[in-house]
Order: sequence, then structure tokens, then C-alpha cells
Amino acid sequence: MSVTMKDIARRCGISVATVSKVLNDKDADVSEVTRELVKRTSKEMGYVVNTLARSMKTKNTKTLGIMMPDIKNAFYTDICRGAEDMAMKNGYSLFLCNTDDKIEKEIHYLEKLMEKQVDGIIIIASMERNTKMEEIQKVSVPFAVLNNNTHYPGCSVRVVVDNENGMREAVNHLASLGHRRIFYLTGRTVLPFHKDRVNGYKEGLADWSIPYDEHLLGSTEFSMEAAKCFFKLHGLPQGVTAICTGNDLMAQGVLQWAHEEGLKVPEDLSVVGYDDSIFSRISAPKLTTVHQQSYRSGELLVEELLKQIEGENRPKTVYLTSSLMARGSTGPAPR
Amino acid sequence: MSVTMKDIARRCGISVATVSKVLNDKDADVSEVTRELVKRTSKEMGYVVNTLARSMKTKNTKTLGIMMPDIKNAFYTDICRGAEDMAMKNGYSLFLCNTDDKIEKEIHYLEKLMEKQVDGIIIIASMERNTKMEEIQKVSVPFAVLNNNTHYPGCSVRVVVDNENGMREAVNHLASLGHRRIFYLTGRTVLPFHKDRVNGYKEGLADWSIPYDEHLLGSTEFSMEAAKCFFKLHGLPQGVTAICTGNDLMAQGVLQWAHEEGLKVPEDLSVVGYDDSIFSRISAPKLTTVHQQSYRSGELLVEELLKQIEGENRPKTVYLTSSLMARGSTGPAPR
DNA sequence: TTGTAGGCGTTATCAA
DNA sequence: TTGATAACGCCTACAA
Repeated sequence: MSVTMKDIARRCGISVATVSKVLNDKDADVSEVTRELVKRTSKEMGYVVNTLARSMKTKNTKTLGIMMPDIKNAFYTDICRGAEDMAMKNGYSLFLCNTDDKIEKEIHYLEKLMEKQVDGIIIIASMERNTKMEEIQKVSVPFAVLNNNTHYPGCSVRVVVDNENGMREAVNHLASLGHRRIFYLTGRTVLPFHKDRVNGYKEGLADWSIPYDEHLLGSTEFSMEAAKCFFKLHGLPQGVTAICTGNDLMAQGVLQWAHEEGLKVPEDLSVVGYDDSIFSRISAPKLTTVHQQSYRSGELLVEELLKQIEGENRPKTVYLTSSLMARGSTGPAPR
Repeated sequence: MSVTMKDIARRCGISVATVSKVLNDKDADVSEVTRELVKRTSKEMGYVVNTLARSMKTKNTKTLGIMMPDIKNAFYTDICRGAEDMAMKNGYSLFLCNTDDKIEKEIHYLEKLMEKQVDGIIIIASMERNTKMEEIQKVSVPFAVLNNNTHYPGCSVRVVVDNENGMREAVNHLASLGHRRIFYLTGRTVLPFHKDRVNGYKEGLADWSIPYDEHLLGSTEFSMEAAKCFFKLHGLPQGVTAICTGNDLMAQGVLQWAHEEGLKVPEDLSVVGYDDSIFSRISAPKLTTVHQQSYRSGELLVEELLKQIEGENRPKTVYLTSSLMARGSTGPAPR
């Protein structure tokens, strides 16, 4: 089997205690010669620490869990990468969990993570928690949540992306280009951030004294096909010169629809995406979109969670601004 | 602190051994009443097993590590999702590691994973291992490798994607449409699969008795901008009517370049991507591309790795076919 | 049917 | 400067 401290101790003719001290750099009181002996021997024998045993004593595992609906969604991929980088930078490892937006999977993973004695958990749930989520009570370690301010009682870190202002900026950008009839096609309206965005939309209009018209609001799925289909079915209301969408993929769908309709972007129609994901840089023209700092929010979730783990105990909420990335898909309103 | 078996035992007035038996369903010899008592009490007290302690005894952790260059690359994202699903289905958890193609990070994670006592490791390295990778010797658990048949001595599972045939099919498809001058723009040529694809390219040509012309081979980075830039700089060799690319992103770049040049796809130029990633479905027209079963390879890596962990000990290589997905970006050669 | 006891590999306290 | 020893929480012969 593998080499243990006991093996090293035996080989060196000393005690395990001393070996442990040296190998953990708590060797202030160990003589120079034993220290070197131990170090050399452990290297020779190919010693690898068994963190399970260590964790039994120290009560921490240097391990976090991250739960999200689906790593394949570019938005979550970014977050995940940010989280992993920050975790790794601090000597932590990450368990990856895809919940597919299913409450049962979420609960299952929560249990697994607790059993594995993770030091903390990052929860990214997109769907609105209508279930009371009592299971969260069982979570006895700090956990951080992105963008969800209703459910998850007891959470110690919230990272909140400013959806309201992001959307507002998008509308302001369009209005400043002369657009007055701005359509907003969103994805599922049950998502927690939906009302924030609608509020932002309204505020943006108000900033330019444009009256709000509920007929310029639409909703469908968060996909390219769905967005394309939406306008194929419903057409574009009279006078609309710009469309805001729920994410970049939907915007791509709108671009395709416009193309098929013979509408030129941005000359005839301006289109705005959301997320500033890689999908916004793939079309010609590239998408004007709202940057959400997804990578940064992953970093931040871990950063703040680690603070909690390492002693801080007042729950904390951190806000992240969104900002408009103006690119080729928006231009002056046609007259 | 948290509830342990000892707590349950004390509360029930019985021994830990009995509690353990019940909680692990090895309760053939436990009386009905104690069994129920234990189950009820453990539920009441909110008992959660401590897998660290369990693993100390059982010598397994039901945990795997997965290492890849970058989860943000859509190809790896798919693999990762496949791996996670299969792991979860079998009761295993997954540590996620992004190596950024850096040998130092790869080694670092390898060490970390060993310290965490994972039961197995999945290694997805895109870069050619020129370093001898001696550290792999230290890995004392089974590990599975994707698409790398030179380095990594001692690996117990290889999943090999048939790059040669994938590329061959792409060329055959184009040739059958009448194309005779087919350009192949690849990404970094140091990657292990590069020569397979070039071979496939040549075979495809040979299938149609088209002479091989080395001037129709080009290479740049695996990105959209790079591909676009390549043709901007070098133009298209005389008579070329079709372009194969190293991945879908590059194909998107070619599409954009063609658009700027006023070339219509597929009327004037046919374009083929690689990977069948989401990027192939985002443009109009959608990309003809080579499907690589990335999700499936993730599943397979885990599936086979688990077999090794659970006893099988003959190293194994599994092959995965690639197949052409004909979509809108290819059409009859212009005359 | 139930319980005792030893051990998994570390860490940490305290005595030598 | 070093070491003996007792945990940590669980599993499992084997004994009662």
C-alpha cells in the first residue's frame, strides 16, 4: 500500500509525532539533522499525505462544492471557471454538481456534499424556488448563493448581479440612438431576476420619457430557436426598431429571423443580447450585449465563502454591476 | 457539532456496532425493533454519515478527479457533463481541475488528487506531452485518458476518438458534392490528433483520386479571429471551393471572412466545421461539421474507469466513431 | 442478537 | 529536542 508517516518514522528510527511536525513545517523545535533526515526519507519513499486522516483531526477538508443547473450553459461555465481558479489559488478543491434545475438533484447533491464534509457550498439556482427547501437547514457549513434573495435561509454570502441596471443601460443605449419603440423578449418569466430586468426596462424608458407599452414585452424559452420562432409567429409590433433579448443565444435567433425577413441589422433593426458570452462575438455583426461579470462572480462567490469559512460570521451581500458592451448589432434608429 | 453514530448509540442505549450495521443495511442479524429504533433515531437526530471516517476503513472514497485544459472550451464542457452524469449515476463525485494546458498545473492537480485519495482520475490533455511526465508514476490509482496514445504510461483506460475517419468523411462529403480543391485549415499542429486528421484528409482525397496538394494545408490558432485573419492575410488559393476547419469556432471565422469578401456560403464556398458543438448551430447557414460524441466520451471515460476501479485490471482501449453532420454550410461545387 | 476492541493515518497535547 | 498517547468517526472480525 501507500507510504505513511509510520513507515517514515520506522525507517528513520524516530516517532510519528516528529515526522508529522517536520512534514507540516511545525518543526521549530526539531533539530536540523532529524528535519533533513525526515524530509529526505519522505521524498525517497514517495510519501503522499492522506488528507482524509488529516481532515478527521483538523475538521476541515479544503474542499468546496459548487452546484449549478448545467455547466453547459455558457453563463455557468464562466462562473464555474472563476470559482475553480479562485478555489485552487487558495488551496481548495471543487466538487462539481449539475442539478438540471431539478429540486431532487439539488437535494441529493446537498446531502452528498455534507457527507463528504465539504467546508462550504456554492449554490447557483436559476429556477425560482417555490418549494420551501427545508433541506437547506441540514446544511451545517457556510454557503454562498448567486442572485437569489428569496429562498435559502441561512446563507452566508450572496453575490447579486445588478440586473435592473444592466437592462436599464441597454434601453438607455438604444434610446440615445433614437429608438422609441423597444421590444423586450425575455426567457422564462419565473426566474428570480426577471422582474428586476423588467423594472430596469421601465426605468430606462422613463429616463427618456418613453411611455411603457405592455405589448412590447414578450417571453419564450432561453434558446435561439425559440426566439426566432417567436417573431416568426407574432411578427414585430408596429414601429418597433429595436429588440432586447434575455440572452445572447436568443439575440442570435433574432438576428437569424431578421436575416430571413430581409431586415438589415443594425440599419433596419437594432438587437441587444444579454450575458456577453462567447455567443455575442460569433455573429456578424457582433452583438451589443450586457456584460454580467460572470467569471468575476464565480471568483467572488469563492472569495467571500472562504472568508466565512475562515472565521467571518456576519452574512454578507456583495453587488456586482452590469455594463453595456456596445458592438455592431445596434445603430441609429431608422426614420 | 454534528451527530455521530456514537450519539445515536448512546441515545438508543445500544452499541455503535449495531448502529453501524443498521445504517449500512447489513442488519440481517439485527432485531426488527432495534432496527426501527435506530432508523428513527438517526432521522430524528439528523444523522449524516461522515465519509472521511468511512473511507479510512474502506479504502475508497467514491470520488474521481477530472482534469482538462479548460472547461470553457465547449468540447471539454460536453465531456465534463457526460462524465459528471455518469459518475453521479454510479454514486461517485467529481473533482474538477482546469490545467490550462500547463504541465505544472497538471502535476499540481495530480498531487492534490492523490492526497485526496480519489479512486480514479480522468486526464484530458490536449497538448502533446513532450515532457516525460514522470509524475504520472506517482499516481497509484487507475486513470483514464482521452485521445492520447503516446505519453501516460500505466494508464488503464484509453478512449480514442476516430479523428482520421472523421476528417475522411468530411472530405468525402465535399468531394461527392463535386469539390476538387479542398482547403484544410487546422489549429495547432502539435496536438496529438493532428496527424490523424491530416491522414484522414489525404485518404478522403485518395478515395476520389484527387491529388494531394500541400499548398491547401494551413494552420493557425483554434479561434474564430485567427481563422478569419488567416484568409484575410493569405487569401484563398486558386480554384478552392471548400474549406475544412479545425473546429466550429474556426469555421465561424471563415463564414465571417467569406461574408466580408462577398462570397456566398454555400453557393460560392462550402465550409465544414469540427466538433458539432453548439457553435455549429448558431450561424445561418448552420455548419456542416464532424460529430465527435464528446458527451458520450465523457460518459465512457467514467464508465470504463469505474470498471477498472471495481476490479477489472486489464488495460483497455475503446474507440469512438466520428460522423459527418451535413447541414447548410456545404453545397454543390460552383462551376 | 448484541457488543467489544482494534485499527485506518493524522494531529496535538503534554511529559520526558 | 523528542515521543507516547489520545483522539477524530467509522467499520468489522470475533466474542459474548
